Amino acid sequence: MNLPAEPNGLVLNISAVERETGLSKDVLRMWERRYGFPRPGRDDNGERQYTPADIAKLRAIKRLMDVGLRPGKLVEHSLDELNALADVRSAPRKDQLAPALERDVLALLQAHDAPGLQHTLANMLMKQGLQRFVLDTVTPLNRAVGEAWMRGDLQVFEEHLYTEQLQVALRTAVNAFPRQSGVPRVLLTTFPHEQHGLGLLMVEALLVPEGVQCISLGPQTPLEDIRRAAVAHKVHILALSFSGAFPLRQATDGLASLRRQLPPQVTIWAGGEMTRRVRKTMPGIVLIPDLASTVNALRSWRAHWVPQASGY
Amino acid sequence: MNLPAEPNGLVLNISAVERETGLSKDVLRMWERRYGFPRPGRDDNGERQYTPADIAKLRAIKRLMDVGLRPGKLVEHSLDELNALADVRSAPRKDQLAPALERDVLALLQAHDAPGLQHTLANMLMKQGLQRFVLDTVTPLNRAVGEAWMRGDLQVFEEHLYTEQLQVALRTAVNAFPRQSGVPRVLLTTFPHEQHGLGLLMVEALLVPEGVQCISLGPQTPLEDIRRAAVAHKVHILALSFSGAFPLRQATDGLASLRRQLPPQVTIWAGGEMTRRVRKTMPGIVLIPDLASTVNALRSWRAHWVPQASGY
DNA sequence: GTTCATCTTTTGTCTTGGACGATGGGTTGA
DNA sequence: TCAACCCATCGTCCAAGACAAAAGATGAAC
Repeated sequence: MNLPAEPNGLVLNISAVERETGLSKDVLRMWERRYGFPRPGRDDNGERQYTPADIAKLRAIKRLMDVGLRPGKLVEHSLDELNALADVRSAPRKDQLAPALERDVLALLQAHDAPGLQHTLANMLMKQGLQRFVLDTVTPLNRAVGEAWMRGDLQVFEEHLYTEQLQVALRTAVNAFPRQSGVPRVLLTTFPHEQHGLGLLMVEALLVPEGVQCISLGPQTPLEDIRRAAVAHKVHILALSFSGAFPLRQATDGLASLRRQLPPQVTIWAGGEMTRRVRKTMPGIVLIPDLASTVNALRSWRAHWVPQASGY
Repeated sequence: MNLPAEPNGLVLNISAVERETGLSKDVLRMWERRYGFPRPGRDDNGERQYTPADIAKLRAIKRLMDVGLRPGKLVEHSLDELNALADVRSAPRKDQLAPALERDVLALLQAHDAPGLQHTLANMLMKQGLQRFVLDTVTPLNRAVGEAWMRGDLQVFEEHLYTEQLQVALRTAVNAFPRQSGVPRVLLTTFPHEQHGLGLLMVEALLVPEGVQCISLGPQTPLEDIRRAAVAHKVHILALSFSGAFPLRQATDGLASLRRQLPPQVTIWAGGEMTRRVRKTMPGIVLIPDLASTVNALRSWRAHWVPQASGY
């Protein structure tokens, strides 16, 4: 087994790179044409062979693109420079809220201590109560974990473990509340292509203690089905969550379309990081730029609501 | 409703069809070239516009391919013939187990009765216990829901509601078990691009009552991170789930790569619909073609395991 | 008759290079 | 200050050809 064995060690074809980086084959070929990067070797059949170094740099670029940077400016930098860039971007906005807890959780993740993590989360939850836990603990924790991942201090699987354990904790707490048949009925979901469902669970965790009846469809419901579901379930509020990376135009178009097609007595909430990038006010859409506003929006809705016939 | 109705009503571009059917753009174009199906209309820019009828037939074909049939033979049949074919194939393995329950659940979904659905699921779970619930109730229910969706009897959002409520029920039950620090430690996840995480939860629900310590990373962990996580958590077993639609080649390549990179004392389980299409035996990979085999595989592992030093 | 190896057909993926249109940033004008 | 516009950037789609991998069919040996 001491042959030249795998001369290139590990090489990946274009499909594997698409899988590993999330960049489509078309994009990979186009970048090669336009920017000269990546410029993979070729096998006997002329097919591209990417190296692990290519993957690393592509991942770094993808990370930075997800926070708004453009690929054309990024490809010319080295991997080290890209990582430095990521550091710079995450440094400025720091808040002193429970930095000790954040350090603890990051340490637990890096030590791969799943039981310890679960214990810590459950502990904080019981101590603070569900709503405070979400607002004061989970929100800054999410940011800390996200930044640690950007810096490369956390690996993908460590971040996955965090998300999973957090969902377990939140789900357990939400289910502990007695089933409500109350008002309002809220339908929770995201647009197609929006992967992140954690926000939905966090919103549910804020609403359920207020006596709201939440109906969650999970992430990625087609637009037309969101409309149908809102009508079928006769909901009072339709709550949609958008992560920071979601294309602004796609969101506003979709929201406007839903607003047109749904009866006016259905309130539409749009929340999540993306909503901070929205400039124009959208008639008939309530923007919820941060989680704390959710409860306010609920109070406001209740203040103005008058029971109506026809199930609404 | 007897108008030519919506001239463009709903048309999808090739990306949307890829998303909806799981067939790559390349495959869709190649089928059009080779078989003349689908033959979508074109917009002003010459881009393909697929109709909902195209989608329905493509889905029917995809489903039959997932059980081993070849596309060349399928494209020439009508949608009705394809559905008939599917019925024939699914008829043999019919279990008379609770067809009444299946009808009930479908009826609840179509009536959009979320509380009723949740109540029914929780009821069955308490009556049967977690493991029997997963094996005897959830498995056939999933099939029934999937088939109803294929037939168009269920809308997307109704299927989403089912998945969500089922996850709530399973998650609640799994969490009710005391935290185990036991042996074996099992790492659960899926490959990138594998959307379906429900299988992971079902496996977890089967293993936790056996005293297994499950560490779930949720779906879509990059290959390299799966390897790192298995090592970091010093797991005895790595369990991977693949839906029927998952590309066979990608799965076998990935599994072989993991097998090469992980120490031999780490057992690798590959489960899910896809594994039924696997022909060649893969050395060092335990195939788990159905959920019931999971418990057997665990028993077998325990029978052969001898405690070792170095944490394994 | 069964099993294994080889050949053929089928099917999926990769290739190139061109084109269009959506998105974002910047500038101009009200 | 805000909206409308323009331009550069960037992603997706198209066509047709080539080849490789998988599945099925054939034939030979046991």
